[in-house]
Amino acid sequence: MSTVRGREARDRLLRAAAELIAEYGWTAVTTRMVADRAGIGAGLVHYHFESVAALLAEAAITAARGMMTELESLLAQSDDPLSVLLGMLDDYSGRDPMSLLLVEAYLAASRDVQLRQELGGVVDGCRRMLEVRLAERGVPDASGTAIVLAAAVDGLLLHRALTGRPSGADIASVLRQLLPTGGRETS
Amino acid sequence: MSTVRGREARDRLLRAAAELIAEYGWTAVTTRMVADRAGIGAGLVHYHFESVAALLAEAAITAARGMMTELESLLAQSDDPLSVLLGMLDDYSGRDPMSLLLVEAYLAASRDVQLRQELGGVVDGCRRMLEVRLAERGVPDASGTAIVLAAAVDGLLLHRALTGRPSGADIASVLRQLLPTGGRETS
DNA sequence: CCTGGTCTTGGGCAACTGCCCAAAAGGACG
DNA sequence: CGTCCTTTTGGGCAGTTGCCCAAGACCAGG
Repeated sequence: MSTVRGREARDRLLRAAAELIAEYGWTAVTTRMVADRAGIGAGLVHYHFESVAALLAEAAITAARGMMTELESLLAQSDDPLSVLLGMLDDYSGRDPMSLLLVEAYLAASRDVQLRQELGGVVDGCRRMLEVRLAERGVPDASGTAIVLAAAVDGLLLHRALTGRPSGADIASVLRQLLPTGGRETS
Repeated sequence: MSTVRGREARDRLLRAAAELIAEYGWTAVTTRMVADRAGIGAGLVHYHFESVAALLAEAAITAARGMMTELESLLAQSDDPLSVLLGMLDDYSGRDPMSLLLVEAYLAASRDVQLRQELGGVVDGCRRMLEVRLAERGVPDASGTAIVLAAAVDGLLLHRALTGRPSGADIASVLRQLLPTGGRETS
């Protein structure tokens, strides 16, 4: 029932899985690949995880929850939710490991009910955090606006991965129209 | 150099590949899978296509160009580009074969330069068509607005695949704010 | 009929797959 | 020291992979 020794190997497997999903694609990640990247014997994967699918799912949902936590903390530090989103947009190119991992997870979720529910919960959580901040600023349809903004971030990342455009600055003024209150208010 | 006989088998392979990418994921589609679905001997795949990757890429880019053509024709029939996009949104659930195929292709493009260029061209084409229609209606930043709207459609589909929400009607009023000219003008 | 091209088949190959399992290593306790 | 439990290893299994290739089917023009 000890934890210290095995815990480290388990964590290394999760990190390796996250990297490899982004590099080669969800269904292309294999037992030996992950073990190799983690610097660990191949048999160990099935000691720590029920199956490769379970390992991938845990790696993905962990990353997704981490992103939600980061969004939460950034939203708490700023009074302008839109500039927070635009800032996050500029932190990711759409072809970085985190973006690719999340989109791979979205797709895998279409074939795995449990993963879909857990990722759906994360998306819903992000929407709700955004909705609260928007409502504070007097945005009329805070719920609908939060849904659109959350989706726009993911969609823009997806398209930027293909075309290289746009940067956050390119579309700031367009998205600003969704917050009828106008620019940031220094109450 | 005859075409009629082999052309039919080639087309069946492309259709089968498109189906299977959506069902099992890009990297999970195998030679024998495609041949089976197409009702064809396994060896034929490598007679008609240089590799499995080439078959998948051609199937994906064909589907993407088809979507662009459909968008073009719908935009030509309406004077309200936004309602065209909302209508297309309601035609796809995010978990239908076409949506999944396109997102799989987006991801595969991050690992294949040529596919990325071709898909990037399609996205750019959609943006431009949208931009023209928006400019006609007097939208100030037609280019930026087109970029945001195109990305929002894909992002909303992605999120709806996970959460079931929203429908086009739920967010129509939010997106309408991006067209400052207001509702449709019956000039 | 035959000839020559375009198609199509099914089997073969080395490499790889997920998962299993006997064996052993590690380390805390007595 | 031995004991017990967790962790780790590497090899083994049956099944699958992409691609190749000899062989034959199909179908024109002669």
